Amino acid sequence: MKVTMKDIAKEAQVSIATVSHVINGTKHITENKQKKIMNLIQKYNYIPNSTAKNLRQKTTKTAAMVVSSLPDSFVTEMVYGVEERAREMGYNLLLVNTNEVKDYEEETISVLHSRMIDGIILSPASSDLEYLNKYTSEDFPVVLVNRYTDLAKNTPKVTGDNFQTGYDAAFHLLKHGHKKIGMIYGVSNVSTTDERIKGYKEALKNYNLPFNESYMELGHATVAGGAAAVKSLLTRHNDISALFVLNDLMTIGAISQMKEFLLKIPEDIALIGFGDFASASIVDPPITNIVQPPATIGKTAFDVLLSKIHNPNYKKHIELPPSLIVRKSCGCV
Amino acid sequence: MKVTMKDIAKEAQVSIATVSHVINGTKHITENKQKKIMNLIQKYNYIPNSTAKNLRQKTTKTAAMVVSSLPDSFVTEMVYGVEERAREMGYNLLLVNTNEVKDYEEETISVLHSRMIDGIILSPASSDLEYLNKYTSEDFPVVLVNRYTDLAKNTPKVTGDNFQTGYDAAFHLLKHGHKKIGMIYGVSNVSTTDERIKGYKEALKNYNLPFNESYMELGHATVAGGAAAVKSLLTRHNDISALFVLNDLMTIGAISQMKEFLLKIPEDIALIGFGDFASASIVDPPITNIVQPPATIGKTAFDVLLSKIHNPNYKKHIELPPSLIVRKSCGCV
DNA sequence: TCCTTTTGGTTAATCGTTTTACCGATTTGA
DNA sequence: TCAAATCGGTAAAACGATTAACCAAAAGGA
Repeated sequence: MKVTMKDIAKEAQVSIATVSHVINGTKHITENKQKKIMNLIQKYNYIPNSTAKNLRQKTTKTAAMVVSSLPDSFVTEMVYGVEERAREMGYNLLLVNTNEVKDYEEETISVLHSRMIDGIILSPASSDLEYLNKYTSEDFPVVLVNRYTDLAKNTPKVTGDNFQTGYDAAFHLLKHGHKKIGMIYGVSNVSTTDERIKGYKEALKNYNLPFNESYMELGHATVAGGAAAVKSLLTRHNDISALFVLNDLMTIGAISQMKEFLLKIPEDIALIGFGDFASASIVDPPITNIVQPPATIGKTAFDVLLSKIHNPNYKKHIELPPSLIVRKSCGCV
Repeated sequence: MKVTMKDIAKEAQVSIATVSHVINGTKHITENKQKKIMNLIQKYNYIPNSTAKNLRQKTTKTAAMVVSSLPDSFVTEMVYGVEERAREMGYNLLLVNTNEVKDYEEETISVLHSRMIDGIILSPASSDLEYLNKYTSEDFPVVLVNRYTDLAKNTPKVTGDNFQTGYDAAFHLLKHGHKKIGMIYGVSNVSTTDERIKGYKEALKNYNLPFNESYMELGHATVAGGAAAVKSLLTRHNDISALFVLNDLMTIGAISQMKEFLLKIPEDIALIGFGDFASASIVDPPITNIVQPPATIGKTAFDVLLSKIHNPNYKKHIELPPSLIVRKSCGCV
């Protein structure tokens, strides 16, 4: 039988209000009673029922992280960052994975809202986020990470700087003389991809090279998808000398497909991947990656959520800079 | 201003009990009023406040997963499995990472308990789990995954079959003529490691070979830790012909350290790793791994939690079999 | 017709806290 | 000395649902 505040109060011969006050320090209570109550709390290992507390206080000290693809290592690292900061700040974290299905995402937000969650960090499945306004307009805090859209008004965002990411990767390849640079990506019509393509275009422009749509290849964001994309892209353009792959799993697939084609990396085709996985350095060849800091994105996102909770008008877009980790696969070391 | 059941009731000119009944189908209500209420619910997009509901019903449809190391890919995959099944069953999932610190684990369980969580899936930091009995003895459902101990009575467990894992890996190497087999592990005094060592010993016994403690090496469960462990182990025993590494990050470190030593895998030293990561197949050389199915462990764990919730006496230890994925690093293909 | 069920619905207790308003007793101030 | 302020403490109203108990009216049975 769970012990409640009432039980403590009865045994200490005080009112439950008094017990509440000593627990929360909301009123001064004589040392005598205070001691007695404290002892009983110890004795019974009593902890106030937080559901009741939440109901009364209309706050749960709980946030949720809603992601569109949990197995993705980039996402995993973000979750890691969010959880860490949440814990530090005394929040609990609900995790839900929408598996890239938008309807489920929408439903999820709705049930989380009804749970009196304090706020949500959302890594959305699509760019189709008008539905969020219904919540944000009543000051329910939502912050977007990774992907975003301007359709969601009044929503802070924290992302990697994707324009810079695309620019830096392309620039690095261009600088080393490549002129035909293929690009493989796993999702279309999301800000991450779009911005990176913009950056890529901008780099081309600075080198006075034309942009050619057909050097872009969309595939599934999986190992097999990466392989298939390379196959399709290279049969269309056998003159490609460098490749930028926007997803780590696809990078792995790309490499194995190229091995199958007996193409040498970087001699025949230079490669830059995105993200990072522990083994990037011992793969053959070690992969040059442009990386965004997912854990930092996660932590920052939680901080931003807190800001948003305390100030409903808070609304910034924080973009964290990428960095290029040069290894063998791009052919310049 | 959030709309409540009271608001709906007032506008429909019925009592709140009636509204509750139509929502939950707990009593037959005339079609007329039913329609009216439904419409209002639609109109206001009303969802019952679950905190209030939880308080009354003493159940939250929420489970928690408490892990000791979130960045670990094995753990990540388990979380993935748990989340998926939880979602399918209409549960929300709280995630907390204890970073291998036991005191925090204990505190965490305590606060989760006070949140009226329906149950916990725990991947513990240590084997020191007596403290759990305080909860399980009052029928608070806890299931252990991955690591376990018999100290926690009345607690179901779901794990990989670690004895078999150790046995199979060792047996495979022995079968191919290896006699001096080193073993590198990242955590000591946990069931996973202990059982695997037992399996390894048993395999040795079946080959009439002696067990030598000094072929075991404990290191940090990181890439750098794997490298350091190899260094230490090989300077102690330069006659080792095969290595079994119990952790995927350490495997990566081991490989790069061996490369530095100019040792060829598998010619100079055969290698079997544990777990699996997407790139295991394109690493140079591709790694032979003995794998346990983390996502399946996660899903199973949630099913077991449900069983435990519905039947407080439920108490099984489910062990899922490992499988050996043979690639180049063990020298037999 | 009269008694018993059934039906549709409401009242009010309950879940376990927090918090406002209040109260008598003591202390302070002038 | 008397009014005002402070102090330690409590009663009771929330918070927003669920649900047991109850009730009048309608329906059913003999």
